[in-house]
Amino acid sequence: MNPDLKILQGLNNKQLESVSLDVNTNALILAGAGSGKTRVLTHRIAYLIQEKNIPLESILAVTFTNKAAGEMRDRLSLILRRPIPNMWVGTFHGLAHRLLRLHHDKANLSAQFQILDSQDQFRIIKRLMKENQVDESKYPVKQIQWFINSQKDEGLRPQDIDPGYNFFIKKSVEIYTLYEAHCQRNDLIDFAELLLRSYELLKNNEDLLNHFKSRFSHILIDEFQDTNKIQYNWIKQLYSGSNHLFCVGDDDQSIYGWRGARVENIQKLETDFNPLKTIRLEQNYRSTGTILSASNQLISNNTDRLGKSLWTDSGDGEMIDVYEARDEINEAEYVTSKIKALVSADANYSDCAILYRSNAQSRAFEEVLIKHNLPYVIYGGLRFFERAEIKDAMCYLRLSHAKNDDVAFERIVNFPPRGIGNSTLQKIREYAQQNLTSLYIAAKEIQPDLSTRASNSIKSFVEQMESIDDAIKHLNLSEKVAKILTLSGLMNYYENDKSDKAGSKKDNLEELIAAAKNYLHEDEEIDEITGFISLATLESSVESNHNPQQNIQLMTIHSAKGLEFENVFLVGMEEDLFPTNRSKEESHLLSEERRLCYVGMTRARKKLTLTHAIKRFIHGQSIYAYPSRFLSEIPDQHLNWINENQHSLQSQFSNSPAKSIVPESTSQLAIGASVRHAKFGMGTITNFEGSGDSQRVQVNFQSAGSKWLILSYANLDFI
DNA sequence: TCACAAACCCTTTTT
DNA sequence: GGGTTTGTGA
Repeated sequence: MNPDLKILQGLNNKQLESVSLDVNTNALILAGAGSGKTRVLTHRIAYLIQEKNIPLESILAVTFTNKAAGEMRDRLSLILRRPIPNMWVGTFHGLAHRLLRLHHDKANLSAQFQILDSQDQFRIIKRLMKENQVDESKYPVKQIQWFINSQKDEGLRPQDIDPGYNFFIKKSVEIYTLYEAHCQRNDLIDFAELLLRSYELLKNNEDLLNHFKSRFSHILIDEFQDTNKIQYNWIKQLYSGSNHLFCVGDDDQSIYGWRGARVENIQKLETDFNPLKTIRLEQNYRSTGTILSASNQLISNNTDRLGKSLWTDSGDGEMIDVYEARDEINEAEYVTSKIKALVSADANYSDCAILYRSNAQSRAFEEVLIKHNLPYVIYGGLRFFERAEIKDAMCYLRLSHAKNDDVAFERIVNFPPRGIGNSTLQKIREYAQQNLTSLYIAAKEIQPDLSTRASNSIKSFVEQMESIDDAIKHLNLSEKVAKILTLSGLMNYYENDKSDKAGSKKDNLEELIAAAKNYLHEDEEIDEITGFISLATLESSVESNHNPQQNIQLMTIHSAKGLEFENVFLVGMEEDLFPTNRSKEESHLLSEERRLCYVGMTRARKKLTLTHAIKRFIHGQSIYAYPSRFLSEIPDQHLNWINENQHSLQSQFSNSPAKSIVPESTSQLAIGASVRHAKFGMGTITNFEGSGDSQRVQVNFQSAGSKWLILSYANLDFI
């Protein structure tokens, strides 16, 4: 080890040890929040290349987000002082995609295969269910979609699943089978399929697998705690025993278990990649001692951790403020007033973040911030390429590029509206199915046989597409997009769209032209348009570089992961909201909520404020709630309870109209009691909770399954 | 076929 | 409460 090396400068002991580990080691770096994990990962790669002469092509680096992959690329080419266009750095999905494009024939796909995003996937499943007379009220499309995706995440095909006597699973597997056949017929790949298909590709092609096994001498993975089963197997498959693995992760920051991420994968490393060197990065460069100590205490309530304790040498800093609000408006008023004070004491708006458990909580903050005329930006919601107007435009591009793109055809054949309704579309679908052709060709061929009105509409649609093809033939990508926007009538449609008062949809369309202009086509394996279309699906957000960052930041805790702010307001610290009511029964869900709280707290550099409301409006109902258990898990010595003297609980309740908290019907509420519901029929009460207007019961209905109902709305007959 | 009203849902969401 | 989807009547 030579600490004089430039790459190793400025690293602490543990970081240094990690970066300069022997080339022939498998390693797990347990990197706590704010301990410099990205730094370690990029410097490790640079170290391998520059100091150990590992060729660029021999390195595979995997991240979860495009943002992380992009940052790693940028940092690497900066350290190495050269561009790294063909290096295998990317997301699991991005790399799987690359693999499939390179070897599409062996993966049983055409060169033009399309990627489905979750909206496209939803529509297809819904249509398949309708065509096969599956009752949507019994089998919600969302749940079927979730089922299919989680099976794929587990690496399971329909034939691998044993439904037993479970009707729901049985039906789900049937739909999975139909869906799989549909996708295969139409050359479609969803997100989960990218991973599963590329896994199978390697599994079934030994030569190919061996090639990559010996090619990638070093495999590096970021955020390892977020890997799911198929991702883990994907990595394991590429491991030959003579190549080397370098994983960075933090079991305490695993917050995507609900999407199939498995923390246990970190523990499994030890057996599957033996011998494994584990290094803990525990020195934190972000937060104050108080914030770290409070976070450490909170997370220590979780069992089954690998164990880690963050420390800092930068002093204790301020206490953590805890504010008890009357309701969500009062909560927002408090946070707003604090931000105002911070800003007048020289903070920037962008140094302040409001973090919440669920998106719905942003509303009250938005209202109050607008009232006080403070600048803010809300993250989350639909991302750029998921917006309806952008998808419309992309589908014109897709259909123009490939006439057999049925997903694109379905979306735009009658948008902007041109008189092609469901009945006409159904005829086109049937014709296409019988003649094994695409919808576009079917529409063209069937057109003379339709009613005059429908016939004319189809004719003008086909003519429109042909004129688009003609007009854009010799244009570059962004000119193509611009031309499509006008010729399709989309631009005109959104210009006159009265529901879009701010004109943001039109702005977004113009932004799309800019995105096309900025698109850098690097991959020589595919053409430019295919590359752009894939990017739009795989990378659904777009860099908004012209955003003057002088805004208060509002987002969910999930989306705050990986970020940091000077001042963090962690709001809505209430039982049933955070932790959510659904997590309370199962300890592994509760642990994940606690980790989420830990992630939220450790986002703060200097000042952390926690707030909770006594009463809150949720789904049109006033709900009373106790302070979150997480507040009581933080030692009191770190907490500064702002208003325990100002608003006592008594004064709150004496002000509000004396609402009976105990409903009259409580006596009938007993687990096991039989009830009848107007729609769901007969059922048995299996659980109940809450009080007053918000009291809810869980009923297991004989035909409709188990449901949570709000008692005051459900109109149950007790029998 | 379309436009509007009623009905429905409702944690988190890297790809 | 609010955003989206479904159903109905012109």
